[in-house]
Amino acid sequence: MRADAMKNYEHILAVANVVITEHGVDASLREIARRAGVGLGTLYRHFPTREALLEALLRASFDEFTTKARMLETASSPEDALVSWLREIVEFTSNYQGVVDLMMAAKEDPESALHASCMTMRTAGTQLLARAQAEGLARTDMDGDDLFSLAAALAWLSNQPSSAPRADYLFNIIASAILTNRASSDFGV
Amino acid sequence: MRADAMKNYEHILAVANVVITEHGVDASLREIARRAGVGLGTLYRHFPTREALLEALLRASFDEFTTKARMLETASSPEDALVSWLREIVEFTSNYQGVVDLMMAAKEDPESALHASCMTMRTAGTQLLARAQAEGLARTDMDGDDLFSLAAALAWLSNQPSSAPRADYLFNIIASAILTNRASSDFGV
DNA sequence: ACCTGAACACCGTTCAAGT
DNA sequence: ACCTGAACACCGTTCAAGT
Repeated sequence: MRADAMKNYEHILAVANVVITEHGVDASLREIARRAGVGLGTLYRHFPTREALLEALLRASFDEFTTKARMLETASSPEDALVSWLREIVEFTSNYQGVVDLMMAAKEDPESALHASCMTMRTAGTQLLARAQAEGLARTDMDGDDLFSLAAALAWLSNQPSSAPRADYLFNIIASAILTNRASSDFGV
Repeated sequence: MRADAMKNYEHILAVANVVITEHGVDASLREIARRAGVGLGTLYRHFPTREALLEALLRASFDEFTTKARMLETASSPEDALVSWLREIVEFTSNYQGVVDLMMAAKEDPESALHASCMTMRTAGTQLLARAQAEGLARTDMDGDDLFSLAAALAWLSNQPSSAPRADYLFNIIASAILTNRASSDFGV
């Protein structure tokens, strides 16, 4: 990449971080370009889709997740590790309004620029879950996708102003449900 | 209301139901007016906000909830009543993509046209919860708002393509958590 | 009283023209 | 190679002008 292009790339990313933190993941791309002082085409050249921009923006955070999960795997009890990891996700998503919906969609869409990051995240969670399950500390009828879904639901709830005041409590309810060693189907469907 | 206006009102509503079922609650109002064959101003005259349109569209469904909840209160066991009510909500919201987010926001905003309906819904749920709690069948540290939040989370999850295949299972996990008579704080915060 | 559609201020996305 | 910004096709919302 040419030096001037590189500079634009980095600057757009820095501005995008500010704007998206302010207005959420649906923030106007025009405003990002405007505030960055570049043409709209320049933004599109570097980030052909909104998801590509977000991917570049969140890559570091996603990498941290993986690192953190590996650390938790050896440093904490299986229960604490799982709970800490869930908390990380909730806290992270709270910085980028609407990112949970995007991640849920990206997980299902291999074409999405965010797909790989979501899969990595799922893998990390799956390992923490498996360890807890092996020690009889977590539901054995649950898989990594289920954990991802519940984490997303938790993150979604925490980001709703309506339920935010009770976020810790609701977190607790769902975390308890995961960490209860319970057989499947408590209620018929 | 004049007869011609009444006709427009009803027709817009009928078309809106189709379009919103197709494209979700963020559907283009322009398209609704276009398909209804009325001017954009006519739509705005009858429904000054998107939420006013949705309120008119969903009023009947919300009323059904109240009726249903009252019936469940006497016809079913406290547990079955609560679970059935939750299922109703999940099924209802699945018809209008994005309505859960709107309801969560409306619950917090007394100015929203959907506010009253959300409160009514919360009240109905609160009663079903109270009955279960009185018989020691549901968490006693939970209130009507918490139930509403968990119902919303469940509805949100069920409407995500990514988690939809496991919707019944995830429903079960959360419903179990509600119906477990458990003391508060299983995990420190 | 009610309806219409142009007008305004925004979008996302593409692409010819410039350097 | 890279950048720019006009152009296009959409929005939501308002409101003067019509019936």
